[in-house]
Amino acid sequence: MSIRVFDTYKRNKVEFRPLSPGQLKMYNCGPTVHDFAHIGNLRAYCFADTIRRWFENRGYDVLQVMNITDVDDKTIRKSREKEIGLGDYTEQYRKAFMEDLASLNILPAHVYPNATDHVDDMVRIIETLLEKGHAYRSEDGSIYFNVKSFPEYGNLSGKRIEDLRVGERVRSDEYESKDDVRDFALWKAWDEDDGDVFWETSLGKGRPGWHIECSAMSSRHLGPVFDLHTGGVDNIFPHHENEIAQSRCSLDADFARHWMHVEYLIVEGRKMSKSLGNFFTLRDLLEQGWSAREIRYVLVGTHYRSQLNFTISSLESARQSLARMDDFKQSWSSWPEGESTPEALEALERATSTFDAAMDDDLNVPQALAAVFTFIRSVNALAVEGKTSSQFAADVREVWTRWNHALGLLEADDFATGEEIDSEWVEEQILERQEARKAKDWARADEIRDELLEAGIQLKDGPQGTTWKKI
RNA sequence: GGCGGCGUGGCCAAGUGGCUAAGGCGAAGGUCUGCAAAACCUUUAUUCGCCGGUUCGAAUCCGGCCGCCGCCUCCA
Repeated sequence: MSIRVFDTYKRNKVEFRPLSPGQLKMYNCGPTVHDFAHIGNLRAYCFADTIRRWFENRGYDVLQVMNITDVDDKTIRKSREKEIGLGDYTEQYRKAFMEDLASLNILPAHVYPNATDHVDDMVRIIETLLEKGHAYRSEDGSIYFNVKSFPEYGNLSGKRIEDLRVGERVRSDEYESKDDVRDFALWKAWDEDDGDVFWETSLGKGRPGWHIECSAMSSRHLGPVFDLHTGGVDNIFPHHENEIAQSRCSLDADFARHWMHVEYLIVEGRKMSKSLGNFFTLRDLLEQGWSAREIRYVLVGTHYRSQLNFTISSLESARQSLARMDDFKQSWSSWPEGESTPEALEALERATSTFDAAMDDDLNVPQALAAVFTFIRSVNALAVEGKTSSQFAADVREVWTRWNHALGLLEADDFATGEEIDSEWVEEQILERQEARKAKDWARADEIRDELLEAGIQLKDGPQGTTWKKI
């Protein structure tokens, strides 16, 4: 029973080996709170959540830290444009982010550290790097990391320093003060574009560079060595490469033992961008009438290392798939009193072992879902033959709960809906319709059926009577 | 220019050397029903972009070609 993961650093699936057996210390690259999260961002957080959930399922004691970047070029620029203080500006998006996570049934991380609360830690790391000769101060007072001082630079991303395309995307005049264009900023000296955003520190008046916060916050909350670091593939270079350089050089420690990265999300086959009009935040989709549960289904339904093509039809498909799960769950109560049959237990055994093997093998959620659906189909077939029972319903419920903890999808109740339905009224309507049907008053019976449908209630007439569900 | 990924049925999506190529959606047929709907069951890829090669055996490995995509300084 071991978990295998694809480790970006080793470029291979490896057996996950925690520092302390049974413990997962994980750092997830979180959001820069300059705007609402879009579904591409949210895929990354669903991914982190899936890791957390599966390790818990396997009995790990998980300590999860996800940073909040609340100071960087964008947050400063946008808050100044809006003439709002940086803290007030980022706070609204931090709050929105937390709401999004909750809607998507993402378990809260144990710590959400803010970059701005860790400037002292960053300063200490930078001081150490200066002392050790890995960093230098430029003419304007900014401090840069000297990439050439770290021979392993490029190992994570597979890039060699010499190959980097110098000056392609960056106007070199912005970097006149750097010794080498590939060096990256640890500390940015204050300039007037920063307005009132600065810290007076031993390094001078200024603010941290982008990468240093993660080095500071991970070691502060998880220690210099921890088990797993995650992020989007776009973080591999330069962000995580730079983090490794900073952390290893300053802490004299290995830093993260494993690295996992989630692939990009595209929309309707194209890169998501505002100009193409295919840019979605969670809020956009909720407004269009999709549920957070449906969105989560789509986000976790493609293996995390594959590009995910997010489409409206995939949401429709998710809606139907989830309904199938819910219908299955609802069927348990109709199974007759009795013991579990051997056939039923065998189906359950097969499903759990397939599910576990899939998740243990680099978190193969699509395969785990397939195991769930195969199970549903075979049990439905057994139910037709009368081979399901109340005892089996209890057996299934137990496994279902465990599966739900892993996937966060199986229970509709986990997703707050807000709307309550007056079930007493629905029952009354159903009774009245039964009377009408007995009297063969089909017009009245159909009228009631239509009214309920109008109210979002779908009736299901079966041999055992009429049941209903919300649609 | 450098590095990397992908191309599987109408759509989505697993599988990366060997039992019948998972699963979901859709579609078709059936059961049920006053009619429906819903639900459930059954069926739905001799084939994995194309062409060669390696192998007893390839969707899976190798080479070439075609198409799509990502990264190469602040984007998950």
